[in-house]
Amino acid sequence: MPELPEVEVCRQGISPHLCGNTVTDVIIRHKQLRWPVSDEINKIKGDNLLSVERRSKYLLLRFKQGTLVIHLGMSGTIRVLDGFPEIKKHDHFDLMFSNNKCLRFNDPRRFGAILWFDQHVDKQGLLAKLGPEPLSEGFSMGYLFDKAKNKKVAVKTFIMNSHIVVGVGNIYANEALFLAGILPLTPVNKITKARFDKLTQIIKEVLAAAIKQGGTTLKDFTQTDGKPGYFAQKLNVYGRAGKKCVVCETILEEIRQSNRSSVFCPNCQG
DNA sequence: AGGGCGACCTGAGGGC
DNA sequence: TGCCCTCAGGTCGCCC
Repeated sequence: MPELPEVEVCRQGISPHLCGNTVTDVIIRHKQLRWPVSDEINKIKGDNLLSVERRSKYLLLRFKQGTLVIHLGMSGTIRVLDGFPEIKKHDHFDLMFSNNKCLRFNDPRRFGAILWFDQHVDKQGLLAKLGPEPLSEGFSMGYLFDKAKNKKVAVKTFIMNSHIVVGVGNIYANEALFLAGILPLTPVNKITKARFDKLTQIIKEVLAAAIKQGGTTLKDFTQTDGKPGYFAQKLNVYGRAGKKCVVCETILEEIRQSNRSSVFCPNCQG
């Protein structure tokens, strides 16, 4: 998936093409995403798109009548296209707009979601229990240190928990821990304030840099205009197990935590 | 209550 | 070539 930077780049990419335009058609080709896509979405035909916002990795398309929430799951992409181009495999959903643009959702694995909320989307179900945005002031050393008190969970699992902080996926969790010099298995109650301070700053820097550079391109992410992002070339550890550390040339090691791969430098991280 | 892990789904890549 | 296995950017919900 799209981690937070990719979703934010996507938001910035689609927003200027669509905001202020009216929905002329809603086309649901495959309802079975993570949750069934509701026919209720058809009610936005004729409604005007007010804004495209983001909370965590959820895109929020605001309409007068409510909010369309889109999550890209592991393999989802959305593109803004001119007119109504040929439908390709896994193109599950389209929103047609009055300026002849088509917002098209493609998702091979169908872990993504398209949900309608009449109101109060921020306080309902999915979005209600999320932690702070990593790039907000609410995500600070003090906050993280407080949340870590009396917990022995591994720091990588901790920073990937959306109830603690949203938007830190597997790539950036690995990268941030490398740059902060912390082993991914370290129990959070053993981490000092100074190291949490460093980790907090690094997470903000890594995510902000990735957004600035247009997101990481892996298998399925391309920006909405089709140009690839180019953060991948700057990855220090993710996808580099068995290769040399870019700092000290020690061979990078790989373990699995919560069924996700963690790659680290046993020399630089300790 | 907190933490671990199976589940959801398709496709790519490696080994045999 | 083909089959079978593992792995992939997420995260919910059930289990202990």
